[in-house]
Amino acid sequence: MDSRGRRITTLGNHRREQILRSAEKEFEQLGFAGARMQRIADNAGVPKSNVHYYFASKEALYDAVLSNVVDLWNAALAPIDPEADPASVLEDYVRMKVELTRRYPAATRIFAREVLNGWPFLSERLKRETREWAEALAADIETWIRQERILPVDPRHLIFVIWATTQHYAESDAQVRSIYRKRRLSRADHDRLADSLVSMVHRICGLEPTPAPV
Amino acid sequence: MDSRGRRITTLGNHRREQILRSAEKEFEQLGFAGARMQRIADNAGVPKSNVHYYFASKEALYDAVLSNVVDLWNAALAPIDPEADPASVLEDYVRMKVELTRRYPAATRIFAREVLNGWPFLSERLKRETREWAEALAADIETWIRQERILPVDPRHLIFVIWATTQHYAESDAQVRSIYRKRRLSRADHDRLADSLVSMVHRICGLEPTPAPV
DNA sequence: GTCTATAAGACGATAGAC
DNA sequence: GTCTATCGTCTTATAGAC
Repeated sequence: MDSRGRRITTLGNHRREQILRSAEKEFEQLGFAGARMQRIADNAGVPKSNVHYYFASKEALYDAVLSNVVDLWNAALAPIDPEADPASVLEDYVRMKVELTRRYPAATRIFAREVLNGWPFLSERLKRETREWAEALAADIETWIRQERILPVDPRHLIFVIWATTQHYAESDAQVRSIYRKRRLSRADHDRLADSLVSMVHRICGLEPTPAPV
Repeated sequence: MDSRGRRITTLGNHRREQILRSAEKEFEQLGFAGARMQRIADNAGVPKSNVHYYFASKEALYDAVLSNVVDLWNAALAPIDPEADPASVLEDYVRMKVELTRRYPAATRIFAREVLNGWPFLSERLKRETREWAEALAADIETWIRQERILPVDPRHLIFVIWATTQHYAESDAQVRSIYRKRRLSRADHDRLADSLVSMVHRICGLEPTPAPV
């Protein structure tokens, strides 16, 4: 970062950003092994050797892409206030996660691929931070249960349900679109997912008044 | 299949099976693009050209592996009886799905990879069957809602929650183990997941009596 | 910084002896 | 059926002119 907080690596560096954007698409669609430096160069509109001028190797290029992805995730993992209302904390988390997968589908899929591969490239730091964040949320959920503010539930499994379902929308894009028979999922589709998921999580925790049958 | 229901392709064909097992591991861990014919041969204990004797090409070998995976999934997608009790139908589905990911983690991960890649190799037939099965279950859920046997819920989102959470256990093996701080997930871990998930699905549908606070 | 040309090696696939 | 040796191609990476 420079003195004004901008990333030095992208400071007015047009070519480098072009290449990074092209690389992100390539890695998202084909993974590290399937990605081709030639295609990344072609789609960025530069000769292949130009890519190597900015990034020493394919691994270095992938690291740069992954680093951007990690930054997004870190920014999103805001600390939780255990004094806050359980219903709002859970709702905020669900909506944040849905919004993240909607706005950054490529990053979500690259992250998913890392996880599926046993995250060989992912830093120990991010692994630790993710785990610590999940443990903090689990501890808060356990406190809420002890205080009888929500129904008893396995905190880790509840977190998995939220995490897995939101991830699923980005990861299994083709499958989801196949079941919906749609070419693209709209903003409204994501809003409905968020509403629906919030409602389901609240019911799991006994936080939603059971609606009277119509 | 022969007259006794065994796969002809594996009828006493030791070498071929050795190679298939080795290939399944390789494709599971590295995907199609990352897999190496040399490693598949080495881990099967045969020279590389022997692999090509049994399977014409890398694609043919991958097709053979994927075909085994597809057989597992098809066998599991049992038709649903809409007259049956919603609680039992949902519980059966959850337990079947958890058991499938527990018993066949490699198949689950290969399938997940296909889905993440937009299933380039997956047959139209399996795509259609999966979609039709999901639509049939969604229709049954809608019927139950109309009959006021369960609370109103988006049927597709409910199916996604079940599907995504169970998949997540197999797909994100490393992540799950990291959060649990375990090297391997035991049978008991999967049983707890199944119990917990059944309970959560039931609460979502209003099928579980809200337990009185202790 | 940008480009052309090419090196160096990995990879899937095959030929042909046994 | 099984194996050794090798082919042709694809891919990453680099050398060196401009």
